[in-house]
Amino acid sequence: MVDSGLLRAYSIDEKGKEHIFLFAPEGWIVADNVDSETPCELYIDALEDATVSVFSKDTGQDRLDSNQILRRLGVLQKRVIMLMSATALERYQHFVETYPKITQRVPQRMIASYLGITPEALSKVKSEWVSNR
Amino acid sequence: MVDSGLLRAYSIDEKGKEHIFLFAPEGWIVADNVDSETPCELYIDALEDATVSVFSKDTGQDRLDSNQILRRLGVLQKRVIMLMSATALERYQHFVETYPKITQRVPQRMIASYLGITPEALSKVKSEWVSNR
DNA sequence: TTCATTTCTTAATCTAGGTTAATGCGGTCT
DNA sequence: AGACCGCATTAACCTAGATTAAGAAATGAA
Repeated sequence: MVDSGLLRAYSIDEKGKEHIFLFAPEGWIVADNVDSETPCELYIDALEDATVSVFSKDTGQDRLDSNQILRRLGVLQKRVIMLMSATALERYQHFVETYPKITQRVPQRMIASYLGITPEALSKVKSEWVSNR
Repeated sequence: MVDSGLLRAYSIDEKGKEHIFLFAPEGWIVADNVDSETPCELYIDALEDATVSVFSKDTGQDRLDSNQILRRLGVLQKRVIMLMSATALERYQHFVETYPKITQRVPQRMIASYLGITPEALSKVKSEWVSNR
């Protein structure tokens, strides 16, 4: 659980490229691999100086409330549907509307990475967005 | 919770296209919108005659164990990462390896929909796969 | 301040996958 | 049987976004 600052969790594919799985600002939970067994797929680091609370598997099990988990499921569901059905522009607009704070706090290339596109494509998308209003 | 048969959950985007979010064979849980408030985004129907157990919000809360939920989180995480970083061929191979049973039970076009590609693209991908071995 | 390094943007070209359309194939009606 | 219909496949073309490369603009260290 992030108390302050901003973390990111990302994977690295076999071509060596990073893909940001999530941004975790204050109040968010970061956890790969809660059930263990399988190896982690995510790397985690801090984009801003951060303080976090770590819950051990048993003592903390009931501390992370199930609403938090269910909300996360909903976010992931939306993310999958967006990746399958929306264009880069639509995904960017959705991101900015949903996480306006984060948009200010992280570099463009990381937003691009979160959206599943290149920084170059994000630049293009932003300029066509501006010109459309 | 699906006792027998096979369900699918899918969304319909603003262009009217279906996108299969998950297949739910025996033992799987299907649930959109567990915390309510926001409207459902998923449609659910049966691909095979099915029997299901429905848990009400309060009586069933503790019945669906948290391991099931955590496993689902892991699956979704993998799905997001695949959609961001893998080609159609890689996603298809991963699907076939992970869900060989389901591959036999549903039509190609639905697998394509699950993978986020068109049936035509899946045909192409399958033929190039065969020719590569 | 200057130099170096990283980030962002723009533009030219390339490609994976989408779109459209034609063909074939296995049901399932009457 | 023949007509119909949904599904899969193939092929020709098209487009969103990737790749490559080159400059701007920021950031930061000495």
